[in-house]
Amino acid sequence: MTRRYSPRDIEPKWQAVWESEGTYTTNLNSNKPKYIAMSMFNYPSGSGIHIGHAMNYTISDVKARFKRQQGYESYHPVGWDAFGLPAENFAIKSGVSPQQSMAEIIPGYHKQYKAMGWSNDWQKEIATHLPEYYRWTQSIFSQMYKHGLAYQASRLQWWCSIDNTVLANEQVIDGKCWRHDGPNDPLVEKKEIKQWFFKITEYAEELLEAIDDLDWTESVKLAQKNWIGKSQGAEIDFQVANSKHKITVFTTRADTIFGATFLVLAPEHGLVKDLTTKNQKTKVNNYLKQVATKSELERQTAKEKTGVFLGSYAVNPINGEAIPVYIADYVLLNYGSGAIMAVPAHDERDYQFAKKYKLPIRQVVAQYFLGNPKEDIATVNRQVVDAIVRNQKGQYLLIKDLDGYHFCGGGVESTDLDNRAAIRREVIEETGYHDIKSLKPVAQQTIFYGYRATKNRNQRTLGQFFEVILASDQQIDNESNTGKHTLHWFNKDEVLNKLAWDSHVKAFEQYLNSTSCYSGEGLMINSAEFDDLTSDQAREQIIRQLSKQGWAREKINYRMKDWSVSRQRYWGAPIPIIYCQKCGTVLVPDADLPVIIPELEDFAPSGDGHSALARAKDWLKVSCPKCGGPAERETDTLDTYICSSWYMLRYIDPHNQVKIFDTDLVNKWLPIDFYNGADHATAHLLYARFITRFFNKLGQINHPEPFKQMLYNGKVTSSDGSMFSKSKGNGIDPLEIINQGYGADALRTYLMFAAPLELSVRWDPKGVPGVYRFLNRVWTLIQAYLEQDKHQLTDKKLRYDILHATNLMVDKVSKDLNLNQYNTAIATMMAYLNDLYRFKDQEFNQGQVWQTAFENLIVCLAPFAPHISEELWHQLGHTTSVHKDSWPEVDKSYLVDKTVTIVIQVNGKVRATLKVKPGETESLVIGLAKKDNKIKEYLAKKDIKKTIYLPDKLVNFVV
RNA sequence: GCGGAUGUGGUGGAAUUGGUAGACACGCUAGCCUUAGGAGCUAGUGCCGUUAAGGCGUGAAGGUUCAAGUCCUUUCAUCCGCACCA
Repeated sequence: MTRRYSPRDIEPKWQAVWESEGTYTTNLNSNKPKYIAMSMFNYPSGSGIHIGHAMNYTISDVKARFKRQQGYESYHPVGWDAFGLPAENFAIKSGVSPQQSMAEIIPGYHKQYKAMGWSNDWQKEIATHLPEYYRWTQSIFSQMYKHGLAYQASRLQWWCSIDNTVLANEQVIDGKCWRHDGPNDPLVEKKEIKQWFFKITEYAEELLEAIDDLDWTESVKLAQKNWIGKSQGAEIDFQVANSKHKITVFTTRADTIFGATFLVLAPEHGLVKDLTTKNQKTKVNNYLKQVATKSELERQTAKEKTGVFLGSYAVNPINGEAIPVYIADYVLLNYGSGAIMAVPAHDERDYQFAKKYKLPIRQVVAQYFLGNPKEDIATVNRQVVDAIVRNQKGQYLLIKDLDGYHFCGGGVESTDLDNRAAIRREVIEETGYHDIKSLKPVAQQTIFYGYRATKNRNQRTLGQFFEVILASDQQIDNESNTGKHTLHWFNKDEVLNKLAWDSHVKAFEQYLNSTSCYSGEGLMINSAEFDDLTSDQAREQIIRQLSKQGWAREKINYRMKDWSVSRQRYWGAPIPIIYCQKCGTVLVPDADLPVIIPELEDFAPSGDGHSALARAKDWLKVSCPKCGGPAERETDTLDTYICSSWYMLRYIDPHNQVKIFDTDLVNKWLPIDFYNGADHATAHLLYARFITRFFNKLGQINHPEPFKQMLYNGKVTSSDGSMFSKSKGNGIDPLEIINQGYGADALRTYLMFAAPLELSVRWDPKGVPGVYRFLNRVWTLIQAYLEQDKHQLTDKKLRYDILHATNLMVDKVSKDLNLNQYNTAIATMMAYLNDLYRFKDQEFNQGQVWQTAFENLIVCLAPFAPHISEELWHQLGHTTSVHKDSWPEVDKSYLVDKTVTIVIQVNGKVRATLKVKPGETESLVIGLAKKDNKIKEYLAKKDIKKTIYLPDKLVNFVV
């Protein structure tokens, strides 16, 4: 009677054995090569693990197991990110302290983690809410403070009105709190609050530079680059006319300074009051009021630019021109200097503003088109005018000549009064249409550089387009009558297809879109001595010249802001600061750490912007560590992101009572070899990099980066593609799947098989049963094997075929595991199992070859399905665990194919295949191919023009 | 708006350097078997074509090539990130 596959029996059995034998306990001082794989920190909530956890932690578990089997000292750590709002909010509601609820919740997680078969080292478990941990979180604050990287400032900050706390920029998602981003949740507000910051901006440059070398999912690297948001430019000072004030603007386009026709300040800018003239005072105050009532989001999504003139003028340092100063809410106080020079010709936002308030628009960069200039031929500058002529039917007039279709127009002659006169003359000369209703310049000037055969010279042509609207089709004698060119009317849509010249296409597009704003690079015009330079040359030279005169400085700006770390909440690590009436702000001495969170009855924030800690009078009142006088503790706690920004370091030395961690141990184990998660592309990962770099600078870690490889895996979504959520109640409980009898092995293997790890997985209720079937087939086949007679294989060919398939499988699975392609690794094992079922029908016995085949399968399966693998491994006669040092070497001699399939194509289409030994000669293979019956038909009565031959692969006859 | 990614059967997804498209599963169809189960086994399954011969097929349209899912150009759709960043 064969045994049946019963996960219910074998899974708990092996979990108990592993625990009692310490199979997954890591020796941090081992001489073996180290490997550490982990997934992002878990926040323990009352509802236990969900399917997303099952996904995340299985990914790193498979990696850790694979490496452990390969002989590495592999470490798969475990811990709890236990501080945070859900536990506190629960405490406010129920009166159960967070300390107590964590003590109840975490043991439940232990059971669930073990039921999933994750190979965690429980002896090194950590939890951030325990004083032995948060003591060191507090010490990070102290270190930051001592090194001038922690400072206190009163600043406008995002404020969540549900949690009554400030938020870091990284915790605001689509204008809402990261914990309250549902459709009915309120937008975050801005509040001015005195709070603590970490100077992460001081590390902006190195955090940015190091990104390129990281072996991380590209989208995360990109998100971090965008988040840091470096932009290189200059600060330029504009003297305010008749005033001692200067306005400093930040710009990345100093080259466009001749096109600056006004300045704009953010409404909150410090100079607004001083620069407002008496006449404008009422208007300005009204505008300021109006801005104040708008929410941040309203401001950002406003379709129309609004603003108001302050009455003052500023002097452009490049040319002494006085230009008006405006305030407008499209300029943000907290980026750059909170003020801009507006160049409406080359910035979309400035353009909209200028249009609305009828401010001048001056083009200074011309789009540049390069034709085919001839070398060693003189270049002549020309001004050309072209006309987009429209008749009353809305048709457009094109000229056709040797060059193809283009608008009419020509060079400006010395006899022309101006460009307008020139275009009028050209239109009449070339087309004879003289009844012109209106004529106005449109689109921006462009520069075309190239050879003109008719004049035998290179021309640098500055082109201006005009819209010419005809009042009637009255026509006089013109050049088209001489046969020089022909005239054609087209509809709007046809024109773009007909036009032969790029510069005309661009101009017509601009004309149709009625934008005259070009923000790219080009050649300088209207810029005095900088004319004719390219815009990037001009940018450099203008900054250099203004710098010499003291009006400008090169400047790099980052979008990223300093990290706000104060939270007005109870359930977090208290900030180790004391306020003394005499000494001011005093750091709690290291010897007095940790500052323990006092036990309270009521956890609600005090409502005045302070946490519940403000009511713990006994705790609050302390004597000053410096002078011994009366003092009070800081009542804010640290952002929980600080706890999770250094936990990977504590994993290496979790029980150290003396130091935050042992430097030698951390140097040995860092960087984390493999890290994965489906969230926190910017916030957590940036913070962890920042803190690691900080310790690196202090000389406490010799690696600047914490995570060597980072995989940003997909999420598990419901079968319709939407997110699982508690509110919908459509979640999948991993334990329920296990307890239904499918077991953790089938669940784990399904999750890893369903899709590439980077993609999100749609939950398929048939998926786990499908994989269960596979495991069951493995089980059944091995039970059958164990009942066979004990003797060796006699069939030589079968012997090779089995070992060939086995080694190919191990080779592929090893490669796929290294490349994180788990889904194809599992597919390879399934295909191999199908092969074994076929081989079984030829000859089946308990000999060495079959034993090898099954052992290799079990070893490869073990990272995914650890329980069934361990059970079968022992049934195959082993007495030690499959999960250590078991990974086989591939025998390369068995990877060779005994026959290869040659594809025979005629004209690139597959018509037949041919089986030959590898390494056959070209002539023999082509000879065989020509003899193939089917191929004969295709080649009959045809000349073979060409034969393509690829050794051991393909023959293609071209006829 | 900007940036990025992805489009392959009924479904999830395979496919080194361009070289047999659809591996492996799910589902479906037919049959077998039985201690009737959430089973197991066998065969089939891209589309059109009665079988066959053949033709068509990787979001769409062009192109390069003996040969294109893969390279180039244009375009459409979906998802993600940032979003007035000067």
